Amino acid sequence: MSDHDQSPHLSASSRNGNSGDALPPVGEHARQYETVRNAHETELIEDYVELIGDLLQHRGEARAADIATRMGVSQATVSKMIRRLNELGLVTSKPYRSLFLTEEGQKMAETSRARHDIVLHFLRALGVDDHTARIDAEGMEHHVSNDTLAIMQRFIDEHAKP
Amino acid sequence: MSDHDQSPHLSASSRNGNSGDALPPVGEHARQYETVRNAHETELIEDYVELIGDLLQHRGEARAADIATRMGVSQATVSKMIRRLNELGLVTSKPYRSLFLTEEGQKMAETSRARHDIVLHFLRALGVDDHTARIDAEGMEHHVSNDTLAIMQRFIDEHAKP
DNA sequence: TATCATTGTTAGCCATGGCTAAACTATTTG
DNA sequence: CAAATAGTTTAGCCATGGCTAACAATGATA
Ligand SMILES: [Mn+2]
Ligand SMILES: [Mn+2]
Ligand SMILES: [Mn+2]
Ligand SMILES: [Mn+2]
Repeated sequence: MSDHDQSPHLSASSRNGNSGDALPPVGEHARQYETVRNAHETELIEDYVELIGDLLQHRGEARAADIATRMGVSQATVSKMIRRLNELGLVTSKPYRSLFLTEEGQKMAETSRARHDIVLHFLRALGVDDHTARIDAEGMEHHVSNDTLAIMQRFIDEHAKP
Repeated sequence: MSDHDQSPHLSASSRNGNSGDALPPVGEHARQYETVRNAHETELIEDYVELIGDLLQHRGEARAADIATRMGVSQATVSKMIRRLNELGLVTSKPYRSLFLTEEGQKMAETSRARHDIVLHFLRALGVDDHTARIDAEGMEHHVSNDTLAIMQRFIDEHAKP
């Protein structure tokens, strides 16, 4: 609970009585929450697959132990998760050997990584410092629609390194 | 699974070999994931409390049935959740009566709502259409640090309604 | 007032994502 | 080669957040 907590950063549009934002129609509102619930279902999977892809690319291999330290969870947790990724057809794994991504796994890794990068670069372009941007991007990435991604990308291109 | 899925929106900085983004140091990386896990623990609570606050403000009362339809979950799910909110000291509830927020609940509702508003208004100011902005904000809000929030607020103020 | 529709609760089920402890396999090293 | 160390898996526990089905209370209305 270090950072992401309460903030009295409200000003202008947020402070002024807030009359501008009524409740959305029920159906729409429900669909918003549903979208978030759906994202939560795939989030972790995506992070694992993305991380495995990154480890393969940068380190040449992806071992369970590395994943455990990188993710900050126990080896048991990783082991269980790998079984699941296997069942989902995203990785192949021989015991005591490096993991590899299937075709499908590679596609997911690429997609997730591209998305992650856009969000990260966008935050930096916005003026967020690198450390914070990395933290925020790791969580935000799973909740950014393609429309918004495209707009973020445009923003990056416009505010490119001067 | 309507929207938030694969996107080949990659361009510029995302496409070009990606050599610019090596793996972060292990400890830092682990702390990123940890922050996300922490956010997930409080997310739902925040959304409930925020919604209850909104219902109280806009409708005068917050009944379990309304929450269930608004959130798109079963009444049983809501009932269980209300018990939890009660145990956490965030709401008071007499059976078959409207819910109310405790002091602490009200604080959380205000904070969450302020944050939610900033993210929503930021997305709109960025150029995201209202419908998409609402969906994205509902998920993103829980993963935006105070630093980033402040920057978003500044962006809103600068790009205010002309 | 008696009935019925709405609202709320409870019980019991399931999947997910954590954990620790214990067992087992591989690799390194004395 | 034997022993120690490192890596992996399995078993069993727990909390969370969904669900359905059955039941209970409230409040409208016939
Ligand atoms: Mn990611
Ligand atoms: Mn992530
Ligand atoms: Mn919210
Ligand atoms: Mn939310």
